[in-house]
Amino acid sequence: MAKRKPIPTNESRIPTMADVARIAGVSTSTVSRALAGLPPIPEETRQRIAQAAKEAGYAVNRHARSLRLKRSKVILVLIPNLANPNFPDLLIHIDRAAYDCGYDIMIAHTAIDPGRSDRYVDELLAGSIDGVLLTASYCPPRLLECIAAGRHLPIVRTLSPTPDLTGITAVQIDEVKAAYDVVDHLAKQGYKRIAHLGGPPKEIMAIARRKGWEKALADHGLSASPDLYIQSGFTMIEGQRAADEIRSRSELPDAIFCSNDESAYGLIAALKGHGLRIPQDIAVAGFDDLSFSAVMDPPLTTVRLPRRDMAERSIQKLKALIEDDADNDNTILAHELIIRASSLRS
Amino acid sequence: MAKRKPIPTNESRIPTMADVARIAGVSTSTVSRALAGLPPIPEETRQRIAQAAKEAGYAVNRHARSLRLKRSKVILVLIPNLANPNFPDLLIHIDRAAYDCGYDIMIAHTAIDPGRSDRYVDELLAGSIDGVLLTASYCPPRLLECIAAGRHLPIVRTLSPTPDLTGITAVQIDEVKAAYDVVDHLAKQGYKRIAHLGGPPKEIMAIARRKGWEKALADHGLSASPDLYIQSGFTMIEGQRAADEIRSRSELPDAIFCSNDESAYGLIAALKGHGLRIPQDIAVAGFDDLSFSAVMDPPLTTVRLPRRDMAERSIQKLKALIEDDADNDNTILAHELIIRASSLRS
DNA sequence: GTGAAAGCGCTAACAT
DNA sequence: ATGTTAGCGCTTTCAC
Repeated sequence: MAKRKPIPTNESRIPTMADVARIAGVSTSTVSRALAGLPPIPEETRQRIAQAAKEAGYAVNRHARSLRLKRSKVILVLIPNLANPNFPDLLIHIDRAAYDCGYDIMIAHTAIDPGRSDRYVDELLAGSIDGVLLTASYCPPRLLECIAAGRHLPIVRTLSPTPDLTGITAVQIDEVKAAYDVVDHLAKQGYKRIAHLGGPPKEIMAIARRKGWEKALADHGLSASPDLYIQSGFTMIEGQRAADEIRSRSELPDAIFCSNDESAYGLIAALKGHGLRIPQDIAVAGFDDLSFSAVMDPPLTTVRLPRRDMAERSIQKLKALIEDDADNDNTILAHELIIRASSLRS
Repeated sequence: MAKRKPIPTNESRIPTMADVARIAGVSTSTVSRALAGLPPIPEETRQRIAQAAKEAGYAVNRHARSLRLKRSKVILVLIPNLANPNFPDLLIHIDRAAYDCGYDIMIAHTAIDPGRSDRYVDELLAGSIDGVLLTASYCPPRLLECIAAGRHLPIVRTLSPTPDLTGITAVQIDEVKAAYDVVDHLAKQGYKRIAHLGGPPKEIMAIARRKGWEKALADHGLSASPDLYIQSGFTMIEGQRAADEIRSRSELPDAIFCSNDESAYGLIAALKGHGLRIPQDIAVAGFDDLSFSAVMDPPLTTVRLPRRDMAERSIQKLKALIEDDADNDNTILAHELIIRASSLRS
């Protein structure tokens, strides 16, 4: 025989629906329905219950609801690296779009410990979260297993280009084309020796951008000779380092297409440090259009990612996948070439 | 009489502990204990259960556990504005520190809709999350009510300076002193007309930094005449706008202390656009030490926030507040003045 | 229009 | 060393 406390009179208890029910003099089911705005409750009762809830300081417990509903209204966002402004800039819109659909977001930052992402896949598999939004090309191994096993999971990938992975809906831009556009612009400005600062060699994003560079050079009949490719990375530090390497070359390029804005920042800083003028001595272009690119000296030519669209479409797709199990084909969004002083022949 | 499904043979069900128990031929309590690594389970049984869990593709359901334990291991982080790199830069460390303590984080971005934060306070009040980390001086009204009502909640505030709010533990730097240090440095470089680009006038952070500026000027016997205070904001755009205003003044300042790095970026870009050289014509200093400040032209003198310490101490305090209900006094961390070319007399 | 009761998946007394 | 059982707070049939 369990001893039942007749009235739970603990002072600092968190109020539950039962408390509200007691105050309003109704049952918990009525409270639940009233608070959910379900039909067969007369306005008078609804009022009374709302009042009681307020009086009790009641708020619904997320876990009890999620357990019961088998749906949490939480989306997990996997972010490789918050230090790259691209991600927070995207996150702003993701957060907004998710909120507008009634979803909350949990974030998992994988920069330091990629293995960590596997733990979050479990959350999805256990039904603790409703869906996952990947913003990196990295895909947790455990997720790959599940997809390989034919399991259908609400996952959307955006920002980073997809490797040939079926089973994960993607929302992205045409990275190759975007890179092509930058180099095409440089070529049309009359630059002949257009170098490329390549990102991490195995990074799909970096590979795509390099491909665009090569393609544009070919189309303009320009050489993509090995000394025009400089291996670098996605950080300012690596951009700075690349500048030193370039300076050691016998012949300087007259333009450099950097695989992202951050490396362009580092490169430009270092080139200027060596007394070179941008764009008079060397033109530079980047990729991402971070907010600083507009105010730096000189303002940087770059590709603007449709971050807001990406975020909205991604969330919309994820929602559809969660709720209707639909909308699972890929989307390519338009990018925009932003031409600024760093690439203009004077 | 509830009809009990004898064996739940739905194909795509999410596996539960009961499934694992059935496979391993034990009860769910044994599974629970084994998976939690609790003592009285022999190694052999533990192995068998681990094997069964793997086979079933089992992962624990967060909501069921949280409901039962009345503890979610989730911390909510309130972030005013992700577009200000200060916040993602701090978030990196928050995320890391939380993860190391076994906490997950949910974020609530309040830039667009501040009222939204109230909804999240409910989560705390309902026991759906364990604690809240505020990274802004803005405090949700509902939270204020609760604190005023004497309710004790696990909340920590960091990054932004605290207004006179008792009941919320703070982890921060001495903003006034930090601003003082910057201006003191400028004065020691021999600058006489040291202007200040003020942030949003009602923002506590902006007020503190302005106070530091005034104090340092006074200590050096310099004037804080009204024409040396330029009302601006925390964004690049506002920094740019301020440059125009400065140019219209009859007498230019010889140094400008900006209330943050971002406005300094905008200011410098605009001043250079007007043909002024930094620091030869006007020295500039900022506040925050964003990563771009080191590579810009010229590199920017600024105050480095101890973001990592802030994050770690905040999480540590929050954890203590949640688990032991202790450690609720304020912490002041050391800042660091970073002197770079933008403020050096040549 | 409203209430009683079952049950979501888990953990922890309490039994054995 | 392991099983039985109650119950966390909620939603939702089903009955009235």
